[in-house]
Amino acid sequence: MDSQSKLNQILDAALKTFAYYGYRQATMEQIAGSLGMTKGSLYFYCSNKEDLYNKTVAQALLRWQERVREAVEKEQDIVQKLVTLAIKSNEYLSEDDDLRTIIINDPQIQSITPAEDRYPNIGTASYNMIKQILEQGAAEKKFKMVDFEHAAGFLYSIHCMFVVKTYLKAEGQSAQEMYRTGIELILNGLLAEKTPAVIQPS
Amino acid sequence: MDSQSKLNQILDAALKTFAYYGYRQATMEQIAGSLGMTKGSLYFYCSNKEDLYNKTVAQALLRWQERVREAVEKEQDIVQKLVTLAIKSNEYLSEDDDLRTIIINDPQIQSITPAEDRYPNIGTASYNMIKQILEQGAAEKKFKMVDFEHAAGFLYSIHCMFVVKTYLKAEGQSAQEMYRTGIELILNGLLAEKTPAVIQPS
Amino acid sequence: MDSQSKLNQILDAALKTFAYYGYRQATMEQIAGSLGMTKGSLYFYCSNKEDLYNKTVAQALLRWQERVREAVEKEQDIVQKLVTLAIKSNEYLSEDDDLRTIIINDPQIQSITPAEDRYPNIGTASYNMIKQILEQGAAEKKFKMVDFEHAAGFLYSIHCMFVVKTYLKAEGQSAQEMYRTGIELILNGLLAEKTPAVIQPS
Amino acid sequence: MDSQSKLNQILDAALKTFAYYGYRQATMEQIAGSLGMTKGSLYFYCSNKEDLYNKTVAQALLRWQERVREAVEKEQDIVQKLVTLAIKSNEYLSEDDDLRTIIINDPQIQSITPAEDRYPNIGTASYNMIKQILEQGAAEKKFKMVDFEHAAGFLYSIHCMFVVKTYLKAEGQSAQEMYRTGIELILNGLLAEKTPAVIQPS
DNA sequence: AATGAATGAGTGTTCATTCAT
DNA sequence: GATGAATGAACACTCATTCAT
Repeated sequence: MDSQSKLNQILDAALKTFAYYGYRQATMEQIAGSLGMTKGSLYFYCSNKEDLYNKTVAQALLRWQERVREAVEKEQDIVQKLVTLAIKSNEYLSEDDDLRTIIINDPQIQSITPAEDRYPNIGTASYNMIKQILEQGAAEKKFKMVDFEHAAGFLYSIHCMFVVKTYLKAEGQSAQEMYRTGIELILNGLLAEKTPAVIQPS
Repeated sequence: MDSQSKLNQILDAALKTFAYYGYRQATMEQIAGSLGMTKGSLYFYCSNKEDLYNKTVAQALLRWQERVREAVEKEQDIVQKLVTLAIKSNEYLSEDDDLRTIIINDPQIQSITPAEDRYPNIGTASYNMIKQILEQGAAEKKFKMVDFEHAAGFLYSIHCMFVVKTYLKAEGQSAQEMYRTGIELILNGLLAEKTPAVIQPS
Repeated sequence: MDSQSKLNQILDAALKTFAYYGYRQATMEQIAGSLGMTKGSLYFYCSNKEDLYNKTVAQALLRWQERVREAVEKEQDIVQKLVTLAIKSNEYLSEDDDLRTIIINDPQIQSITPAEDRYPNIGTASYNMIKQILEQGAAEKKFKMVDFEHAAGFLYSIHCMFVVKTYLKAEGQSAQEMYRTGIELILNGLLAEKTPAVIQPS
Repeated sequence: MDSQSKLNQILDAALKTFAYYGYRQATMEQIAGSLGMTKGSLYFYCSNKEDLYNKTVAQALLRWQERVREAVEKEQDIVQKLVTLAIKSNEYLSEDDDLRTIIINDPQIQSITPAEDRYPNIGTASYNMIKQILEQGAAEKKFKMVDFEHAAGFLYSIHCMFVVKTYLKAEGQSAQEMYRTGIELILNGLLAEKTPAVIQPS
């Protein structure tokens, strides 16, 4: 097995341990033990506990993004791509128990303003995914011409806000419904022609 | 100031620290420091960190119960007393950020079965509050005669389940609405005459 | 040096410190310091102070047993083996100052009934050594046929009692003499033929 | 009750606690608790734990001395006074379990040379008691004229040595017998006329 | 790459001591 | 005289981190 896939294995194990015990309560020995390693060996793959935590969270955030990207790519229609991006981004956390638990215990992971963002590349990638869809939609004349950067930033901020409302403020399903409604409104505002978008309940 | 009110002060400060840092990350020195004391002095009021935590949580749970009791006592009508008990019990946590945070991080505090209950007297007191209302309602011929103990146990279990759904499973407002609907059903089942109860949205 | 011999080194140092300062007064830092280690490192070899103490005492008790066994093995005659076992078991403590001091300060180490024995394997091993000698002696027709288990238990109990009398109750040499006399009586009772045993003063 | 007798009560309780737990393990709170006091109050009667320990031991040593003095005073004959002084001094410790335990755990209490003596007045008083008897015996022409100071110092040293042999080195009864024999020898050396002294076994 | 061993900073806990009341 | 409360130094124990092999 190459070093990279070994690292991935480690990050998977670390995610479970951090989710179950929290950052402080989790020990390097527990994580190493769950992998059949000794704690000294972990330091070959990370420089310290905080670094391991950050790598772990980053991997989980990337997986989140990847799942969204896959779902988006399955869609043909650019409008449906945007809808899927919005919905899947929000729903994903309800499936990933470990990541959700970690975010609940460390809410700053999910920061709205990129300035405070501890995982800036990940936020940026999401932002770029949105921007590309907007640009492509505009190129296809499906979307109005807007300031793509401002619009993408706006949509990303809304996404973050509703993750917080849904999972941290415990507003749950009603927040998700509010999110869908809001996305619908924005989508209608975006569409070049007045064929209103409809989001199918999942 | 007497020793009791000093203890209350300590528990207030400990609640904030435990909520903010979590049990493990919170140190006795932090808690003492936020009170202008030294950590050694804390041990005059508790026997160890876990004991301090339990006392802290117990006080917060009692405050929850007290707020419910006050709201119930303001109501004249026995039916409204039961409605208020149910609604206020569920809503309170959305106001008490510290206790909510603690319960999210330590869900077993809110245990449904009394057997695992770490704060048994508190659960019992809630159960008794419900039972008394049922008995008084029956005495006033407002409620049907039922097995008061079973009914009180049933209502208390439902309360616990919906606290979990609302705040821990992050189902939020929709869980609260489900709870209200359910309480309405149960209330209608309880009422001696078929004048259906209506819960006003808060 | 392997880990085992390092542990033995640690137990040797700990024995001296525990003997000199007593269990409570001895600190992990003193023990570590006398070995040129830091106290944290000690915890690699023991799980806590009490465990270190028990390991230390157990090693010292085993050394006692080993010395007795060596002395016994040097003897050819089975009768002299039993005599040597009895005498050497009792005398050894007067040579091992550290262990004697520890037993004086913690008399329960030397418990007569195996039930309360904190080092049960060690007591059992002594008991077995006695029993084997009795059995061999009987096989050689030197000793009478007796219930070997009862007889071994009886002799082990007497040994314990006289350790207490000699070193704990401070009856010293007179207790040792009483012990020798008693052993002589028992031995005469054991011998198949009536050639009375004589114990040479050491 | 006056302050003095309250102090005596405290020292009695402290003796038991120190004997049972040892100096370090005994806490001021235990001692206070066994008297129905709080630990703060103890500091009215002593300046710190070590001072309390010293006062406690001093009282016990004085009681030892007192018992010896009483026994001596009951004797009419000056020779018997000296014999009684010697024997009773040595035997007393076998009766006073608490003091014996404390001396075993803290052997320096019983120091032979007055220079290291932590309780100098007590050693001096014993020395003086011996000297007075020697002087009176000489005045009565029962004892030879000797250098009373040297002789008293010699006898006191021998007494100390045999306390150590009897109770600390665990030589027990045989040491006591050796002591009696030695005392007899010395006494014969002291007696003016050659009527050999005989010590009755107690 | 991996590990056994060592380290030291951090934290919970105890307890002698102090002091205002 | 007595006490409740506070203090701080001391100590057991944990664990992230380092490093020689």
